[in-house]
Amino acid sequence: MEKTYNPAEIETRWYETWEREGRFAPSGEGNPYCIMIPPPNVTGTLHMGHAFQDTLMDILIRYHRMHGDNTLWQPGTDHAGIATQMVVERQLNAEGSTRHDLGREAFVEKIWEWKAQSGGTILEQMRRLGASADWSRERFTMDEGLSEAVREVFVRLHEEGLIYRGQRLVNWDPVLQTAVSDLEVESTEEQGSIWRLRYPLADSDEYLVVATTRPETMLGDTAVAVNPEDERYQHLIGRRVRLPLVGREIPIVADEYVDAEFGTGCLKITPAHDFNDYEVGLRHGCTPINIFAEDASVNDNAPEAYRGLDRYEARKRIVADLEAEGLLEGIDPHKMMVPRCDRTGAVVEPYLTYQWFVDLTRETQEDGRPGGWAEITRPAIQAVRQGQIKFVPENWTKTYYNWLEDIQDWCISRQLWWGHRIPAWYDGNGNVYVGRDEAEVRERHGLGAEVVLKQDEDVLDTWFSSALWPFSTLGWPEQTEALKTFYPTNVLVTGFDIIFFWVARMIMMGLKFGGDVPFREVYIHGLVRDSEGAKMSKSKGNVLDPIDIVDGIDLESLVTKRTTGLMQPQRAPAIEKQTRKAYPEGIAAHGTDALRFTFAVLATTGRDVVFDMGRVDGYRNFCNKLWNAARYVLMNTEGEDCGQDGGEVELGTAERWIISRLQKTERTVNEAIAGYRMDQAAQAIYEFTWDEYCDWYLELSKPALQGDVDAARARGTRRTLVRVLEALLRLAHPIMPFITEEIWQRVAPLAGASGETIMDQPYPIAEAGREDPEAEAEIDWMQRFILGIRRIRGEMDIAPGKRLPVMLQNASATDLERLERHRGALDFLARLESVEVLEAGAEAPESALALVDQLEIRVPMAGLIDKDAELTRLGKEQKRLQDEIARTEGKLANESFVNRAPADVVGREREKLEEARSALARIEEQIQRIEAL
RNA sequence: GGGUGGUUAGCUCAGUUGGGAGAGCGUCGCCCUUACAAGGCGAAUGUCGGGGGUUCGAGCCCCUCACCACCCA
Repeated sequence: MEKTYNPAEIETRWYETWEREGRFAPSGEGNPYCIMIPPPNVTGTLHMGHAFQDTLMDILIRYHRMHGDNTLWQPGTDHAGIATQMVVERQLNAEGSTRHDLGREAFVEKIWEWKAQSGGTILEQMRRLGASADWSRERFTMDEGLSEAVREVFVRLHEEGLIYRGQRLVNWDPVLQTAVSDLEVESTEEQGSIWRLRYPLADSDEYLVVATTRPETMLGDTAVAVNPEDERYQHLIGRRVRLPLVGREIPIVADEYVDAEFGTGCLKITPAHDFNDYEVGLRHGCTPINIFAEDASVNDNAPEAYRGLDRYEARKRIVADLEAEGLLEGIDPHKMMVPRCDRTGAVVEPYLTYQWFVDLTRETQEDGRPGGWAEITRPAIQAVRQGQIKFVPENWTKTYYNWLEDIQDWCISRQLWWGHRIPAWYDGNGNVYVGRDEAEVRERHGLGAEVVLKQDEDVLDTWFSSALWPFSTLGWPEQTEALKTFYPTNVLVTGFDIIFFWVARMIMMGLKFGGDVPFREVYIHGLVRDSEGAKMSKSKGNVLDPIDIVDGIDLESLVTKRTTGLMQPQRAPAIEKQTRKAYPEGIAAHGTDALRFTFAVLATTGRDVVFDMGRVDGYRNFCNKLWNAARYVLMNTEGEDCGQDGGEVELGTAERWIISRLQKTERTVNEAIAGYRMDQAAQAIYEFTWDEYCDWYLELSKPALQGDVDAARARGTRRTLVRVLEALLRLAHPIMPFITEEIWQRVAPLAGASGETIMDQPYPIAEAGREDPEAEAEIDWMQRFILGIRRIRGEMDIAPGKRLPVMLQNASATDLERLERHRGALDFLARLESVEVLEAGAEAPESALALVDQLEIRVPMAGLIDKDAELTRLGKEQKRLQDEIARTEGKLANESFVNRAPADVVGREREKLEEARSALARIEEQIQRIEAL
C-alpha cells in the first residue's frame, strides 16, 4: 500500500470501475428498494445542499444494496422552467439580443443546445461524490416519455373536471411576464411609505382620507371601504366619492375587512391589483379595472397622462399631481412586506389574467362530480394521517397538514417558452379543446381540417412534471416492469423547504395516478448553512462548492469564483474580504470520503446543518487513520499465515474483546441507519475504529506478534486483525465508499472473503453469540491498569519511552491471574520495567499511586517522581472522590430515595459510595505519607 | 398575529422510556515509541438560556419568561 493516503487517485479510479462494470443497476434479486432523486436543475451546478442530500441517499442505497435488496437509485434532472429560461435569456442579452428577436422556436432550440452543453455538469459532480445512481436509467422531465405522462395527467384531470381555466388574480412577475405560484414569491420587510390621499365626496365639498402604500393603484379604484362599526364614517356609507385625477365616481361601502385602527380607517379598493381588495370587490359587486399592462406599465384604462409609464414612474407623477391639487394630506414612513419573485427579484404584481388551475379546494363540482378537495387534497392528507406515509422526523407532518388544510387551487400555467406546452387548442370562436395532441382533439370533437386550431401559448409549472416524477420515470403510463417492481418507492429524501412545492404534490399525483402512495417514508433533513449559521447564497458570497472541498482550491481561485457572475457586482469587495478572512490559505484537499463522512456526522435531527471546515479536517484525519491502520494490518498479515487456509486458531482475550466490540458497533450502526440517524452510525464507526481498534487492539497485537509466540495464537491474532478490519470496511462502506473499496481489495483475500467489489458484499450484522462480557471485563481491567500508569507518567512529565518499575499491593487472585495473562501487553503498553507483587502487609517504598478497584499500583518515587506534582495529582483525585462521596451519601440519606427508587439504582449508589470511600481512604493515606517525606 | 424549531465546553454539535453530561475542532503539557506528527500519551474546560413546578431524582416531562432562527398570514 502507498505510504500516504491519496484520495484523488483512488476515487476517480474506483468510480470509473464501478460505473463501467454496471455496479449501480438493480440486481434483479431480493426485495425492491428504490429512491427517486429529487431532480436538480438540469443546467445547475452542485451546491452543498445537493452534496449533503446525495450523500444521505447514497448511504441508504449502498446500505440496502449490501443487504441484498434489489436496489434502484433513479437519477435525473428537472427542466426548471423559469431558472433555465433566465440563464439562456441572459446570455442572449449579453450578445445584445433578446428571446423575442429569436422567436419562440429558435429560443427553445437555443435552450436545448445549452442543455446539451452544460446539462451534464451536475451529474458529473454527483459522480465525484460517489453517487451510485443507476445512470443507465437517467431521466429528464422533458424527455418524450415524461412529457407523455404530463399530457396524460393533464388530459385526465381535465376530463374529470379537476383542471379548469379561469380569470383570476395571480402573482405576476412583470420582468418575466409570467404568473408565478405563491410558493415562488418571497415577502420581505422593506421600508416604504403610507400616502394619505384626499378623495372628495361627489355630492359636497367634504372629503375623506384614504391611506395607501401603493398610490399609483388609485387609477384602478372601484370603491372606498370603511369598517361598518366605525363611528367616524357612519354618515359616509352609501355615498360616493369622485376619484381624483380620474374623475370616476365610486361608492363608499362598509366591509368587515377594513381595520379601523390602520391608517385613516378608510381603505381604497382596487380589485384588479390587490388580493384582499379583490375579495372585498367581489362582495360589493365591483367590476375590477385593470390599469397595468403585462410589464406593469400603465395601460389604456387609465387617464391618458399616465399611459405607458412604469408603475414607479406613475407613482411619482400621481403623487405630484395630487399634491398640486391639494389632495395629498401627508406621507408617513412605513415598514411593509414586499412580495418579490424568488427568481428575478422583481416586485410581484397581483394581476388579473386567464390561467389554468388544478382544483384542490372543491368538495363537489357543479355537475355533481367530486371536486379537487375530495379527489386530490383529502386523500393526500389521509395518506399521512393514516400512516401510509411516514415522515421522519415525525413532527414535519404538522407542516404538511397546515399547508394542505388551507390550500388554494394550484395555478399551473406559466407564460414562458421553456417547459411542457399546455395540451389545449383554441378555435377561432374562443372554444378550447383539451387532448393529448391536435389530432386527438380534432377527432374527438369532429373538427375538420378547415377549422384552424391554435395551441395554448403557455407552458406548465415545472412542479407539475416533478409531481409525476416517482412514476413517470418508471415508465408510466405504460405498466412497465420497473413500475410494478419499484412503485411505491421506499423513501423520499429531501429538505423541509420543499415539502409544499414537491412532497405534497407528489403525494397528490401519486395517489391519483400511481394508484398508491409514491413513497412509504419521507426523510426530511436539515438545510446546510455556513459556519455562522447563515444561509449559503451566491449574493452573500458564502457558498462552498463541494468539489472544492474534495479537490482543494487556492485562495485566489476561490476569491475569483465567489466574486464573478454576481447579481450585485457592488458586493464583490465585501465578499472578497470575507473570503480572505475565512480561508486565508484557500481550502485544502480533503477527498470525497472525508466530505461524505462529515455530512453523515452532521445529519442529526435538527433543521440546520452548520457546516464547519474544521469538521472535514477532522474526518480527513480519520480517513488517514484508517488508511494507516490498514497498512499496519497488511504489513503484519500479507505473506503470513492468517488462518485462511485452515490450521489451528486460538483467540486470546484481546481477540475476543475486539470481536465483541465489533458486534456492538454493528448493531448500533444498523439500528442507526434504519432510523435515519446517519450521525449515530458514523459516530459509532468512528469510535470503534479509532478508540478501540486502533488505540487498543492494534497496540495489543504488537506484543502478541513479537518474539516466539505460539503458532495458533499468532494465527488467531492475524486472523482477527484482518477479519475485524474487513468487517469494519464493509460497515463503513456506505459512508466512505472509496477508501473502503481500496483497502478491501487487499484485505479481503487475507480475511477469506471473495468477490470483485466491496459494493456487493454482505453488510455486517451483529451476532449476539460473539459478544463476550468476560473478555470485555478483562480488557477493561487492563485498560484501567495502563491508564493509571499513563496518568502518573503524564502528570510527572515522565518521558513515554522511560520504562517504569511498578509494585502491586492488595492484589486479588483475579488480579494476579490477569497480570499473568496480560503481562506482555502491560509491559508493552504501560512501558513497564518490572512488576513486583508485594506480600500482604509488606511496607511499600515511597511511591506514586494508582488504583484499579482494590488493587494498588505503585510506582516508586526514587529519582522519578516529583513530590509536589504527585501531591497535586493526588489532591485532585481526593477532591473528586470527596465530591462523589458527598453526593452519594446525601442521596442515600434521603429515605424517599432509598424507599422509592428502583433497587438496582439504590444498589449502584451504595456500591459507588463504598468504592469511593475505600479509594479516598487510600488516597488520603498516600497524601500523608508523601507529605511526610 | 398564528405556528415550528433552537438556547449544553472557547467554536460547531450529540445526548437513546428521567438515574450525576459526550464528540470533532481549538487550548495546555510530554513525546519524531518502525501503521499513522493528518500522529501518540496525558490534562483542563460546562450553576445544560432565566424562573417556577412534577418526581426520591430533571439537560430530558409540565408551566412561564427572555433571546435567536425559520414557516405561514
